[in-house]
Amino acid sequence: MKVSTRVEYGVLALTDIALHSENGSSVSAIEISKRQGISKKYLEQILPLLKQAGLIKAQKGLGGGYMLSCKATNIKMSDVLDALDNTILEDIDNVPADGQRELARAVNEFLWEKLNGLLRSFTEGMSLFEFVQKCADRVADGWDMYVI
Amino acid sequence: MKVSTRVEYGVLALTDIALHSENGSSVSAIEISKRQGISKKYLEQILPLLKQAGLIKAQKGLGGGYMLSCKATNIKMSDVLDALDNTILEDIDNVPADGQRELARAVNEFLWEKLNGLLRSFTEGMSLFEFVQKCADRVADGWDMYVI
DNA sequence: CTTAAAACCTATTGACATACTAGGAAACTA
DNA sequence: TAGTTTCCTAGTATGTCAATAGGTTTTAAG
Repeated sequence: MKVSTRVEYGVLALTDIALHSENGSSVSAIEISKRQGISKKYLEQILPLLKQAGLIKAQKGLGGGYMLSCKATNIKMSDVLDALDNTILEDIDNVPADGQRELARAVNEFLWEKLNGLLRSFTEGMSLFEFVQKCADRVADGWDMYVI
Repeated sequence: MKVSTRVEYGVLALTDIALHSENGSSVSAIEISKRQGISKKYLEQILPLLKQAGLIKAQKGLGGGYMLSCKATNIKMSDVLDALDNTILEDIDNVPADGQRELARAVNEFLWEKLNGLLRSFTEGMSLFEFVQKCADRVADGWDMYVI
């Protein structure tokens, strides 16, 4: 499955924020940049997407940074992907029901919509909390997520 | 889910071939073009991908065209997608296990590989025959597929 | 009040893929 | 031999990606 670095880095950054914001502290772009090996300038372009979607909030100035704007249990992974790329979980253009192109509509219904549905239901069924928890197990770092 | 027209048209064309090749007859690019409303010239670029993957065979000259090169029950939908775009069912670049970037590897494992796995297992589990059958029900056209 | 740090905003750029169009060559059949 | 079909290659316009760059604004700390 093709995923752009924008989406890839966005998920990674959000996960990093969730993992590293202890008791309400914020995580700066440069911290994420260093930890995850992503260009800070590029990150500064990606993080606003998550902010605009209401998933994180930002604090300017010294000591500022980003933090989750709500509990990780209330964020669905589908929300995250939608925030970063509104086509990734979206059905392809629906073929108009004009009597013509019946086969195209059938293919759409029995293949593309099904595949899309798989992606959407999987990501809707998983919260950021659940996801970060799994990642944290693997990373085995200390973590004190802004939680539950 | 973002799908290129190349993939979209390719699936549509193969389905059209399966539906319209009666008892071993072939289907020409221009027939598909007219029935499905796809540029013939563009189709001529797409169909060779299916041929190269061994899914269809071609016959040049008058009365020629394309036909399935094996039974539709023996073609998996995953084969079709792979033939048209080798990234669509492929995992994203694996993050090297260098001790660094543990989080990136975890995200890969718990999100991208899972999503990819969903797409792959669904399409591997569905034969072209099954798929065309569903479409044919909807289209309700006469059909005599090269079958079973 | 000054300073440094942080987010924010906008522009630009090179690379790449897509989605075709076009023109003809080769093969085959009647 | 003629006409039909696939096949091959090239070109092109468009858009998106993946950054890089330079600066502005906000804010907290000293």
